[in-house]
Amino acid sequence: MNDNSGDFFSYSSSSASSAAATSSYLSLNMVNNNQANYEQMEKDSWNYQSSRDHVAADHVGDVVNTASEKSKIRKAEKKIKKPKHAFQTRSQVDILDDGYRWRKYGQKAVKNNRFPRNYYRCTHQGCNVKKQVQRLSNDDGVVVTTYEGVHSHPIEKSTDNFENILTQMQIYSR
DNA sequence: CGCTTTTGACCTGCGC
DNA sequence: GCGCAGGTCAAAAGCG
Repeated sequence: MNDNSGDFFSYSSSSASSAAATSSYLSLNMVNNNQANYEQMEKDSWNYQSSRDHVAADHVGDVVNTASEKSKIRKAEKKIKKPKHAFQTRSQVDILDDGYRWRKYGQKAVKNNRFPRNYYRCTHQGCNVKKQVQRLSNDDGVVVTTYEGVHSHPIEKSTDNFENILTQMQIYSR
């Protein structure tokens, strides 16, 4: 597990104690000073966020029943570029607990990949942040988690440390 | 009982 | 228009 702790994501943390993180699941938590770092990572996205809110505001109070209404909204939202951030994580498990609560809403087989991709949505009301989790087929020790959108609410859980996992992460920002 | 997960169907964009 | 691939929906099943 420590074999690559150095060359991944240079998260400037004081304690890179590692150790844990070999068990059945990894805990990834963004609190306190870590929160600041996370927001720094999300810096590029704030422009998008405001324009996205604008679109959403058009539909505040609307009762959306019909399929055509739904698709109209979906189309409008699709026009707006949403921030996407992919984390590549070296891990045997693909359930990375980042402190938010997610509900799985889909799973798809990906081409040229024997592993499926999983789709999750943030369960917080009004927060439609999505993420998708995918495992590399050529290197099944690597999990790619792609976040889409920015959480509009504080973190929900506060468990243990963020550093352990973050020191092993590599960021691809786009 | 109220969530979450599963899973096939459906929708949409894109290349041909 | 057709087929494919990626993304989402939603009913049913599962679980604490």
